[in-house]
Amino acid sequence: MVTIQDVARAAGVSAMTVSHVLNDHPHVKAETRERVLQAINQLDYRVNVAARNLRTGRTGTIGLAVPEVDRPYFGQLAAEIITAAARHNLKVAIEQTGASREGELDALALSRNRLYDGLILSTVGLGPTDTDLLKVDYPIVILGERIFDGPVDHVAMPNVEGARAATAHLIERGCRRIALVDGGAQGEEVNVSSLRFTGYREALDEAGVAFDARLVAPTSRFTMEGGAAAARRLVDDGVEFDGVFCVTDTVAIGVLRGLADRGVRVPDEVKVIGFDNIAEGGYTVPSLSSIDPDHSLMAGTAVRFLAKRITEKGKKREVAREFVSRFTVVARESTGGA
Amino acid sequence: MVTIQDVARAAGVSAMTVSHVLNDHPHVKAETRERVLQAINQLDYRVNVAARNLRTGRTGTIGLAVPEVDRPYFGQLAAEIITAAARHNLKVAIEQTGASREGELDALALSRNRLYDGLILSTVGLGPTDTDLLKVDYPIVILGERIFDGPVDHVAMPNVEGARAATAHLIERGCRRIALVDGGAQGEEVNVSSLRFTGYREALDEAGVAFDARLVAPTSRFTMEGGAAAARRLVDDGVEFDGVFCVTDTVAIGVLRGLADRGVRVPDEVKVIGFDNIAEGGYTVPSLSSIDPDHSLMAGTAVRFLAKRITEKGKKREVAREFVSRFTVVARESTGGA
DNA sequence: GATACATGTTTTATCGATACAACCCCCAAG
DNA sequence: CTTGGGGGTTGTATCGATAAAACATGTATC
Repeated sequence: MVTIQDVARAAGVSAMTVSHVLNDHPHVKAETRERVLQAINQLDYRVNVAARNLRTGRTGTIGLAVPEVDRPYFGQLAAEIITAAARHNLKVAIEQTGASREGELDALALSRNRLYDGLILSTVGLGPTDTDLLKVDYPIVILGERIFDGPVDHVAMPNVEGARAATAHLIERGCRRIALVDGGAQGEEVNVSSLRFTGYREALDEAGVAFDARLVAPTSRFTMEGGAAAARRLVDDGVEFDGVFCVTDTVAIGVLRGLADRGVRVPDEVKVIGFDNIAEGGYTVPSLSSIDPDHSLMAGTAVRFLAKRITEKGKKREVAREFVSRFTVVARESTGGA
Repeated sequence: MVTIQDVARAAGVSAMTVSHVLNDHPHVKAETRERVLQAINQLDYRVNVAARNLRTGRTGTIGLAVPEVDRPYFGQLAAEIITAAARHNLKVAIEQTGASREGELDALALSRNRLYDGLILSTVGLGPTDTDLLKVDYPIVILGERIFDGPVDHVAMPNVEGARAATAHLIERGCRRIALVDGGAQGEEVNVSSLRFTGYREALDEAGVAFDARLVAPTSRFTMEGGAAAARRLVDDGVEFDGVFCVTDTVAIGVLRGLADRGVRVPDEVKVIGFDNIAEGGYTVPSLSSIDPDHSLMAGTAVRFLAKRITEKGKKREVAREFVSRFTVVARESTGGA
């Protein structure tokens, strides 16, 4: 294991000078820098990150806590975040919370271990009642729905507006009996499901279309299987419907499958729209209309917020920043095409 | 920042005793342990991971280098690896190599920075000529195809055998003009594409079906778009075919889409099979037949190999281990169902 | 009573880098 | 000639934990 001392000896300078070269400090003669760099190459020296971390108090790694990376939406989000973090010279370690409140609390506890310089938490289980838990003196950015007026930065999707636009899109295309396949919005909890439900209701009201509770098909989790089961159930129950707004694209892919299982033709008999605009949606048969919340913008913003908090660390506690992404409606075959 | 010293003072013991408690060492009186734990809770003490790392030379984190986490196959693999690593108390940091040789070399270089205790490299760009690069004194496990008789552990897919079984499955279902949509296998390079091409050829030969180069449709990268374009091209070129073996499921989803674009009915006119058995395959319309290489087993094995190397560090260089996963043929609608 | 040994606990040195402040040298300004 | 200041370089202390070994204390064995 070659250390900074070895390099110093080889180059005939002190360890500090080597450190200066490593960190691009000014006040190092060009000739000296050259000599040091040469020694570094010759010895194949690598900084010991642990030692640097100990001294500087930074780790250069941020945590990203998502329910599961194998859900396309989160996979795509993770990819964007890793890319964005690289621009700030940050590595990303991924935690899977399993979409549970406990998992998310674990991720929070973990970060307080100072393993990471900061945490991006894509929350689904935490609610407004948990805001206290976020009052830690530790850089955190919440990614996803808007949790109340929490004490932390957050980057949110335009959940209500997007859902409204999706529903309005179906209405525009002639649908009047629009089913909602959601994640089972319970009571007043504020989460992705309830927010998108709100948007759905608003669009119906605006268009003067009556809300029918029988058209709401909950799925326990945001999975393809849940979507497929919900769609089959809707058909089997004999409820008439000519459109479906799905809480996520993953669910929507399941819904397309469930409708196919029952021989329902999309978009002729029923039109379908999702939310998230995951890449797969462009290749389903029929291709899936969706709401595109601009992942790349969200990921970039979340990382920027976090990076800012990290460098500002120790300074006075600034007011929490909030960013709501923009969105576009992507019309594909499942609602009759563009 | 509360340190181990603070805890020691509060509990009236030495720092070492606190350390012993933290690391579950024996030889600590129950009563003392209790007192220490109480102090830890009271002060809300957290170990400083950087300090521990520096002293022990371990980081508790492994690197996982994959082309892109937003490709379903790699997302699902990453999820399995994170889960498996958790069983060994290891965290996982993800690097994206962009499916390029340079990216993979970067990932290798990075790990030598000692940022991670070891690296799982899901390689696509490195070839047999690069085995020298892997001769580092650093725990590495290659995940994916078999790179020659490299000097490192690897966990491989049953590429040739799986491809042969997939092709044989199509033949069994009556196909005689079987197209291959692959990643553009060039020359003698050993990679996923060339290995699966070999399996395809073997199956044809075994069944006495003539190979026709016009049925091979290369795609530049393993994407849905590539698959869709290849399928459209095959149809447009007027080459007759009644089956398609796709190098990966992601490509296969694109192929299904491309065939739909040209009004070709699956499985009636053309049967399609992929490789990897990603979750989405169960929900496409028609659902996708595939080769299931048992991701979970592969991920578990890769992590176990790596963990072993990590704990064995410093001991004599053992011979490289190799594991080839088993596989099953999953027959779904795209080849006529189960 | 001496020896060996297991259980508990502490002392000391150290992992490898960097913050901080001191230092030297040289030149410009007064 | 003295003072001041910036470029260039270095010595020292330190980040917080743990390895290793020493040090107690008890207690079983002959």
